[in-house]
Amino acid sequence: MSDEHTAELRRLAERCFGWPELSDEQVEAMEAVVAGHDVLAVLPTGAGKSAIYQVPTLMLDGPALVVSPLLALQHDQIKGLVDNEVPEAVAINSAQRAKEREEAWESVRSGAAAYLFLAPEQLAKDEVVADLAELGVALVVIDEAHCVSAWGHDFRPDYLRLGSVIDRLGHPPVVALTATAAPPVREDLVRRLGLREHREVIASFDRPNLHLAVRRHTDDHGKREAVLAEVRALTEDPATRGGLVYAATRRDTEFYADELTKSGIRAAAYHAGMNGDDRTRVHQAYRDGELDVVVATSAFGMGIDKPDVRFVVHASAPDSLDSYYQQIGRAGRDGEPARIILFYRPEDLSVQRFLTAAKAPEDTLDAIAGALRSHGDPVSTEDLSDEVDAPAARRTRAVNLLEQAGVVTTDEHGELAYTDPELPVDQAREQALEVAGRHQRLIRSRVRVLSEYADTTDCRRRHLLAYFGEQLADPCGRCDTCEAGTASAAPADSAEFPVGDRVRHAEWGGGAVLAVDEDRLTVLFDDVGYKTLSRQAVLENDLLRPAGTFTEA
DNA sequence: CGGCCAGATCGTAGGATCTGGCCGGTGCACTACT
Repeated sequence: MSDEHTAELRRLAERCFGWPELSDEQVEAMEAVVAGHDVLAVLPTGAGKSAIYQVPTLMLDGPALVVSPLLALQHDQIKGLVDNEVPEAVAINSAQRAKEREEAWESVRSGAAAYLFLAPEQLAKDEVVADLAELGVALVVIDEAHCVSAWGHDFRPDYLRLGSVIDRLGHPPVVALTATAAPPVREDLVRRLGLREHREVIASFDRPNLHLAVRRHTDDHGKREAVLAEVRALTEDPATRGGLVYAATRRDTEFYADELTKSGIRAAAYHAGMNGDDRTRVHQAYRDGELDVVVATSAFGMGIDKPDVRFVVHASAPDSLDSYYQQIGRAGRDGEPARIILFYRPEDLSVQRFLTAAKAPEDTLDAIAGALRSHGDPVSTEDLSDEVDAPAARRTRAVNLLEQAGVVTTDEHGELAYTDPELPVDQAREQALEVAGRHQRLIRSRVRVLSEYADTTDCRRRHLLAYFGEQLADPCGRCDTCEAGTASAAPADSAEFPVGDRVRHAEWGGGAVLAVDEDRLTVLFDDVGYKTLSRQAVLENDLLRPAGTFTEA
């Protein structure tokens, strides 16, 4: 990589942003961007991820398009940019008046603004994509890129259409940024976004200052009392004064917040059912140290960069280790010790199973497939929306499933077409449902992986890091299992099935080895999701073969 | 699936227990109405 570029990046970082030092990871990612590569950067929050696109943009010939999931997050980023000696930053979204929106476009066109923030839903509009293509976007940034994988498959399906949008913009360099992405999620991001010969900059997931623990419970009432007692004790101790409590339901956030308030703790609930003003108030009060504890659903988190969160307590289990890591990562950003406690009750997983059970949009699949098949010629998504009566997200989700099933394609103009006129609509629907079913099994298997984290007697940190593709040789000594003395010494290496290798199981089909424990193998199967197998059983019964050599009986 | 709540039942009077129905997370954008 050119030293000239590196020197220029450092000079711009200092002069325009006042950053005298850049980390090796930042420099590596920035250099790749300037050299025109696609980049996936997985760096902990606080590592200066935004700098990775903010600085190189100044060296490029055109604006950066920043795709960001929350309007509040966009607002914060824009506010952070105005104080610096850099071009303007603007956003375009539905909360603006027409005049404001036109002014934003104008400042990007004139070159006054170099950063344009959008939510993925804006890019569902052909007009917006056409305007951007005309502008000549020099860099596409996908901020909080794990949302592509976490939300794109159902909740916010426009995330899965970003790959097509990037193509229609002429595929300028793409930077995907996130703090949390296990290896299979990284693969999903790369595939969905269509990154080309990309560079990956992956920092360690280990956060040594976080002390990990799990408390097991069998009865609901006992667990609630234990959560309250724990949070009271943490809050009384000056060393662990303030923190977050995550609960599974809105009702639970209010229950815990009320009980803690009755104990004289400065606590408040936070969830998406509250009105905007109340949410802002809680957020600001917590940031300013006027609250010690926020009890929240998963709505609270992105954009919280309070450095001194001293504990994260989960009153109920979340839906996956991906979500769990994301949420506990909000503790101890200042590097000082913080306590991480999961209150685990197997029955609590039933809530997560319910919440993650997204029903496939069967009738919409029929409607979309039928409309596209009868057209024959490619159709714009906007024309299609006039013909199919369903909410936008449901339509988009159906299009995505049909596309993943290979029965619908998107062309270079963003228009959709039915690939095989001979294929009956009900078969197209069945193939799309098969794709949805496979994804559903993956999501379900992630809930199970979380219970394995709760059940393990091996080093808790080693178990967690293995999920994120990192091998920890020795027990960490800073988790409950290490302290209880049940964590084993270094895991034996699996010479038979190295991590990353493709394998085949007679019943479950093909998959990839993700982690090797002392006595267990974790494999992510293409069709059935995550499975954990006893190493002994695998060896004795010849359950896994290297991929390709197994012949179905 | 499991927790909660309202209403019913029990069987003799103030509350205990059962039953059926309902609800449960994340945000954008857009529309209709003040």
